[in-house]
Formats: sequence, structure tokens, C-alpha cells
Amino acid sequence: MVPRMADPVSTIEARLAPAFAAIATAAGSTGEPPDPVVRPSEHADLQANGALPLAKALGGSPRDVAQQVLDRRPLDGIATAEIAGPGFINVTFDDEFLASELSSAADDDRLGVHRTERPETVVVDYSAPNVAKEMHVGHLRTTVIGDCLVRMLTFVGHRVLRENHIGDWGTPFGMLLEHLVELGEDDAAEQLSLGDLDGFYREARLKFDADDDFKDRARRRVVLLQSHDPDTMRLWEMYVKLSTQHFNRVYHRLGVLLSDDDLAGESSYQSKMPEVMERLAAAGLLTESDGAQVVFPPGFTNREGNPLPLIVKARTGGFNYATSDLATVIDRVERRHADRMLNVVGAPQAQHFQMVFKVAEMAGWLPSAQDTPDGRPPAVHVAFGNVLGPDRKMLKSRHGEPMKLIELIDEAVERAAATLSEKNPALPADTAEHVANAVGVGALKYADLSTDRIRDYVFDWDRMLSFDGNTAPYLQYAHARILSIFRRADVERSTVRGQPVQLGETPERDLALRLLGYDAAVWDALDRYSPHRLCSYLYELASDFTTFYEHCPVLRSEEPLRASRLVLCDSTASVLAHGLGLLGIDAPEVM
RNA sequence: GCCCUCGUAGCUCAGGGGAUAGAGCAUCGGCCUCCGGAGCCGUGUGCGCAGGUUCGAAUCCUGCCGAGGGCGCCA
Repeated sequence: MVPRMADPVSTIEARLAPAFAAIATAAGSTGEPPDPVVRPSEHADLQANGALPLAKALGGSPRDVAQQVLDRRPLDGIATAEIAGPGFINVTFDDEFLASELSSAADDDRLGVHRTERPETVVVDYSAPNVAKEMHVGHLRTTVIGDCLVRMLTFVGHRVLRENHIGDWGTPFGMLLEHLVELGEDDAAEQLSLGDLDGFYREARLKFDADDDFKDRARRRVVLLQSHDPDTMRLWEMYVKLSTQHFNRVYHRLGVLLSDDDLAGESSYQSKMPEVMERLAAAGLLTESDGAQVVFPPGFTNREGNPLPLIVKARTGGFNYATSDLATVIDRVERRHADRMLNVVGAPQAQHFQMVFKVAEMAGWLPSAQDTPDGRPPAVHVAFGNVLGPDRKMLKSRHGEPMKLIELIDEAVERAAATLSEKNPALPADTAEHVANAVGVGALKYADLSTDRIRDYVFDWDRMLSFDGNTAPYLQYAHARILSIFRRADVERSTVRGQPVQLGETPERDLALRLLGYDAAVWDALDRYSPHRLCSYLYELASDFTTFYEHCPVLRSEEPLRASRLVLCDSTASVLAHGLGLLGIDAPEVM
């Protein structure tokens, strides 16, 4: 194992593991090398619990085993240890060791976060709005979580391919294009370019339902579209282009990385559907059932307890999303050479993805998890819960429709602006506008990222925009305030980097230890595809900084203590800004 | 009916096998007028229920209760 750069847990694990192994071997054990079980501790910097299971396995007393481990002096030069309770090894770092680790992490571009040892090509499939509809609150989580995963994966050294599978194909396009023709291209373009996709859709729907003549034309238009009639394709392309302009406005406001380069509309997989069918047939997986072409992956049953099919070709001859999802798997593996793919899609689709991945594995397109280099699944459904209103039901506008994303963003920024003008009326107008945007959008995104993604969460403006608690404004404020220390001291931040650090006071030690935990925090969040783990870390960091700042005068202290404390300030600001950056949130310099 | 997810403090949420289960908000009680701008410190109540595995369970397993969701031709 390559030792991690900064992570204190890994450092101690690497020291203790050989000692544990030697004791196990000496006692005649031939099994797996024992795990030192290093964990954060309330009683010391860290605790190693590995003596308890090892003593159980070897038949000795846990305290004796712990003593034998310590007799080998595995931590000399970096930490002291003592045995506590039933056999816990409490580890306390030497101040000098912590200080020197922190000095180097503070002076490191990566802030101590190590790169992956095995760079992969990772596809992240997220956002996926429907071309006929405006983006709404239902797209918030996939967009924000997906974007955060992209940023984290990129940072640790993976090659990341974003895919935005917009819904740009299907029968509704018949009526939409017919409506476009009736309005006249110029008028339609004007309405759509204003972003009123929902209004356009409603009007088309009304005509479709009320006018049989229109309905017939819409159906013929679907056939024309499917046969790639040039004039129809031109209209379709225009419609898609105007819709994606709306998406791009939302992405820009939200500060997500998606661009037109990432568009992978469902239309682009239509031509690959027949090949999916051929290959499923060649693999002997295809069965006919009730007139449809299906695959029966084992382990899935329906209402009646019978095998549950994955339908890949409807009785009517049409393909569906199972077919296109299988086509995307083939495309990613064979054309884009993906090692891993993440589908950031709501939790209700769990069974669908299980079936699709299973079929892809049966067809030989995906390895099983056991056959990947790291033993982790090659295709992952990154599932998430709903955004709930105060009534604990899906967040809706007053009119009972899903809240439009653009309106959520506007309101977040307005509310942030109001708070800021109250807290800091002295900010120049242009700065205030910029900061309000960062705070409002940051609050919205952070509220979404900071709870366990699998759970539903209750949307609450006051809570997400509060300057107290686990919120973006709190973290942004902590960051801005640290920068103000340097401004008032008239010290250039970069000049303190690499300066020696001393950790005499408990809050200083706690802060230093927390800062060194950034490496592990990023990796922990990434390993679970759970941004909220990073949020928790950043909040704890900001809390530790507050305690430090309350107890340890910075600018009033004498050199070299003053410089040392400025290193802690600088490093905290760097990690806060960087961590927020990984979440896709800006950290303004003033607030 | 089967399957999936969730159930932790009054509220919103952390805690994915380790010691007395944490935070924010709310409540109540102190302190403080700050290099320096979110003030600081203290304060009660809780792991849905019942079993099991384990040296050790909020965490893993089983059953039950409750909430939400899914269950063949929409995506």
C-alpha cells in the first residue's frame, strides 16, 4: 500500500499494521493479516481497536496483545500510545510531527489530497432534462450531485466524461413540431428562446387533445421524424437547439460544468437499437413474451411471483429506455473506453438499473464487480431521494406544479441579497451582486449536497440561508472572514506557506488534525459517491476554526507564534475554498 | 401480494462493528462589549419494536410496526 500524503489515520495504520501482523504470525496465525482498526477517538487523537479482535482470534487477553504491539515501538518518532479500557490503543501525535505534516500540507497545491493510484475513465450521467419541459426542482439533485462527483473524480486524477442524456426523442415531438409549424418558425423561436418551454408544450397539448385534424398531423409528423425526413429534422434540430439554450442558461446560473459538448440526447442512440437487439439475440438472451421482446434476468419477480422481464422491444415494435440504456452501456464501454459509469438518477429507478446492469453483464458488456481491478461495480446507480416541501410531499409551486429551477435560483439569490445588505451594507453594489449570487446559489446547492443523498430532504429557505449551522453561507463566511485577517494584517497569504508551525494550544492541535483529514474526507465522499461526507467535514473544519479563533489570538501574538497561527488561518481558508469548489460552490473573498 | 429505501433529541440532520450516541435550530441559565464581523459557555429529552450474530450493534442478520416508492410494453 502506498502511504497517503497527509491522512493521519493512514499514517498510523501503516505503522501499526506490520506490528499486528508480526504478532499474529508469531502466534501461528496464517489467515488474513489483522486490521489495526484505527478510528477517530474522543480520548486521544486516534484509537486503534485491533487488539480486541486479534486477542479473540489468538485466544489471549486484549490488553496483552495491545502491549505486545506497543513493545515493538511502531509509533516512535511520530506519536505516543497508551492502552486504555479493555484493550484500546490510544494514539496521540507528537506536536512536532503534526506541525511538520501540516506545514507541508499547507504548502501543497493539492492540500494533502493524494491522487488515485489507478486512473480510470469514468462516465458520469447526470441532469438529463426533457427537451419539451423547463428544468424544475426534480432536476436539482441529479444536476448538483452529478456535477460534484465530476469535480471530485477529476481532482483525484480520473478521466471524466460527462453525459447529459436529454430527452429529445419520442412521440410528443410530433405535436410539438406540428405546433411549431402552425405558429410559424419565427414566432415559435421567439417563444422558445424566452425559455417558455412549458407554455409551448401546454399549447401543443391543448391542440392535440381538442383538434382531431391536428392530432392526425402530429402522428404523421412522428413518422416523418422517425424516417428522418429532412425538413422535419430541420425543425426538430431548431426546437432542440432552442431548448438546450434554456438548459444552458440554468447551468450557467447554477455554475455547473455541463455544456453542449456533453449532450448525448436519446435521439443519438436510436440508430444503435437494432444492434442491441442483435447482440442480445446472439447471446441467447432474447425471449418473446406477450408479443414483446424481453430478457429475463434472474432474481426479479413480478406481482404474481413470475419472472420479471426487461422489455427491450415493445409489442408495437418500439424501443424503450431499457433498450437505450443498454445501448449507452455498449457505447461507453466500447467507444468511450469507460472503466466505470455512474448514473445519477432518482431512487425509484433502482430496480430498472439493477435489471439493465444485470442484462449488460449477462451479455458480456460489463464485467461483474468481482472481475473489476478494485472489486467494485463497474456501473453504479447513484440514487437520490426527493426534495420535499413543508408538507413532506414533493416540493410544488403554489399552482401545484414542480418549482421551476430558474425560479428557485432567483429566489435564493434575492434572499441572499436581502440578508447581505442587512449584514454588510457597506459592500459596493457590484460586489454585493456577485456575492449574493455566490451565497444564494451556494446555499441552494449545499442544502442539496449536505444530506445523505439516498434520503428525502425538507426544503427550507431560512435554514439553508442561515449563517449558523451546516450551511454554505456559514462556510463562505468563515472563509471570507479569514481572508479579512490577512487584509487587516497586510500580510500576503502565500508568504506564510511553508513557515514553521507550533501547536501548543489544544484548539491549534485540533484544527491541525482536522486540516490533515482533508485527504481522507475527499476520498471518503468519493468512495461512497456521497458529497454530504465532504460537507460534514467542511462544517467541522469551520467549527474547529471558530474555536481556535476564539481561544488563540492571531495578530496580537508574538512572532514566531503569529506566523504559525497565520499558517493555520491560511490553510483553513484554502481547504474551505477548495472543498466548496469540489462541491461546485464559490467562496467569495468578502461577504 | 412481492421487492426496494427510510425510521436517531421538540424540529432539521450527522453518525456504515468500538469506550458515556453528536451538531444546528428551538428552550432555559450564565458570561462577554470583541486582533475580530457568524458572540461564548452551560442546559434536558432520543437510536420505531422484538429477537439474533459479536468481546463489542444506532450500525450486520431475521421478524414485526410505521412512512415513501417500485412491480411487462412512458422515460
